[in-house]
Amino acid sequence: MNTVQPLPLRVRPASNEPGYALLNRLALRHEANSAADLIEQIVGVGYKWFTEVQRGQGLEQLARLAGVPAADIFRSTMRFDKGSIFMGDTLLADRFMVNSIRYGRVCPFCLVEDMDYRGGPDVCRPTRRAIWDIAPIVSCPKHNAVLISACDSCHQPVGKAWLDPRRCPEGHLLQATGEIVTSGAGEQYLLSRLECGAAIGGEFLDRLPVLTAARAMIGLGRARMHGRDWESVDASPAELSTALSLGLEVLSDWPKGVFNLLDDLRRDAGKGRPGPNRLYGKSLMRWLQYGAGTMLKPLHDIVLQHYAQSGTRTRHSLLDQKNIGWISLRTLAEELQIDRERLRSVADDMQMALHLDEGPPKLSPEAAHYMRVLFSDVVRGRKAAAERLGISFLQLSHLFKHDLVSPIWRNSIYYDGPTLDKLVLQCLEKSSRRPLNKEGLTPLPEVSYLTKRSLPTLLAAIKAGHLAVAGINEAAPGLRSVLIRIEDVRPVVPRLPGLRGTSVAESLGVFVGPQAAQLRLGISAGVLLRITQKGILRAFPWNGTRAYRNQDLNALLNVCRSDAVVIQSPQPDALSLVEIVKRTRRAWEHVIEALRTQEIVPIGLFSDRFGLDAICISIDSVMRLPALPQYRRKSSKL
DNA sequence: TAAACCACGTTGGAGTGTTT
DNA sequence: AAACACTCCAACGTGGTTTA
Repeated sequence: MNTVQPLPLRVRPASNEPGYALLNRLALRHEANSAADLIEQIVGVGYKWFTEVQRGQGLEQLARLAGVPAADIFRSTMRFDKGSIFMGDTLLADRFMVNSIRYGRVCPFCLVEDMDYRGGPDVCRPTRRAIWDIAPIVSCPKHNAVLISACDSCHQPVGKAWLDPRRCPEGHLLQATGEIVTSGAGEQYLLSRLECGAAIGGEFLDRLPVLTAARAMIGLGRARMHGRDWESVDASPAELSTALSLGLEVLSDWPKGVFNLLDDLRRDAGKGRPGPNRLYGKSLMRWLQYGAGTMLKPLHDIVLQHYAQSGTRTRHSLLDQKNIGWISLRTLAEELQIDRERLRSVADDMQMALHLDEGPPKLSPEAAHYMRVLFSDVVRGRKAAAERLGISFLQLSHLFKHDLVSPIWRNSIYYDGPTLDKLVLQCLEKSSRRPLNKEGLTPLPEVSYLTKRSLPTLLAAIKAGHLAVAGINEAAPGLRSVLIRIEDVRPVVPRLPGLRGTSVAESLGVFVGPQAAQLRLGISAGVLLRITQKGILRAFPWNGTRAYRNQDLNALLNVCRSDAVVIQSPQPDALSLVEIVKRTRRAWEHVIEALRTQEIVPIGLFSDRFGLDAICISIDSVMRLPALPQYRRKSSKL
């Protein structure tokens, strides 16, 4: 990767072109199917690099490939660096903002002009502009046209990987919408921030990263446009552009502009308890608490100040930072339509923190979210689906692989709660359906981890009636309510190879795999195999691999150790049992047998070794044993 | 949300060395 | 040359976390 050579064909560099776009044009010039192909075939490095360039990494190598100064590419490429977003040296955002990177957009007029005015081969003429990727900028400043974000015919979002920015992969030419939007003062402000860092937006905006400033402008601008309920109004490109400008107007006069806006909002407040939601509208309050507003502490403070001036006193999470979002059991029980006692017992079982200090018992926002997930009809997202089932995120993905769980629609993020529960009910059907004493029983997801059986395997065994459900814990969510007796699992469900967590299995006194046995005995895999084949240690067939019983391992160790004492220093003419067998080429079965009959006796135990490797034996005593026939000649030297 | 990352144990094949 | 003993290592499957 450090030795990339310039590509044979060049493309004419364009100013303000992002790195990935340059790579696309290089791919076009070399008649590759995609930029990734170009990288793969001509440069010979993996596909991964293409996505890195999209994120603004590996730009030096790209510059060397293209024969263009690295600084030019650097200046016009969006770069993701440790959670922050940069363009050149300009900080765009100090946190990751998914909306600012998702798609590429294009101005069709600019692309047409490129065909007429730029040089080089036709295919390479249209170039993307860096500012098209800045989400809050919705129009082309040159043509006053809305940037196109999707193909008009097939509705595919414009992709950054499209080689030709003028056409979608189906071949449709991207059409201008005809909607004319004059770049307003807001967009101009953002552009000037991007291009020369000029500060004309007032002390508040100019200090913010560009994208964060844009969010603040859009939020307050929309409040200025639509009043108290701006969240419910659709945000069209034209509206966003206007909102940016209005937001600039409000925020450039810091903090008076914000005060004026809040005054205006308050004027429309109806009658009722004058909390912040009523005074300023729910939209603004929600935005401040959960959305972009969380990054805007000064704005937050201004609203607090304004609210304090109004002279009203209500409890609102905006004002009362302590216990934000804590919700009482009673409220939650009413909301979820379930019994309060049941809620309490589930909370106890899950060891959720209950807030009991003042007032009625309350749950933290996280716990409340968990409860909502647990008892709602529609579950949003995989993580929530996993919570509902009481299993880990990864265990859920295994259920996906086995088609045991699926969203409501293909590729949807919504899951039907009752359908998820059906999976649990199918398991519980197999039990006596009576809550039992929980002693000695383990929730199903933990059984999966402890016994190293995958969850789908266990579910299949339960459904087929091979594995008995020993009890039900009604207070636990999802599959955690299914209780299993661990000893029942071993004889019924074969162990999966390659699962970690051996030490846990060991502590349970069940079988261990070869690796754990090696560790215990302090020997290599090969030696273990050998003493198994010679019948010194009994191995049990287990899903195609060997497994060993802990008691057998201990018995073997006890035989060999006899009553040897621990020694600290190395002994002359004495080595560990493993080394001796290796160097004297004696058969393991002979040595072990000799130890068993006390024909040879250990000198002691090395304190810093394990198992058979710790047993210290004098070489001479072993040399008296017969050597393996095939090694007779060699071993005579020792 | 998906993919990348890390951690870990198991497996099986490549490679090395020895004897028959 | 074939058989055997042994070591080393990459690939794989799993669980969990982080990142884009």
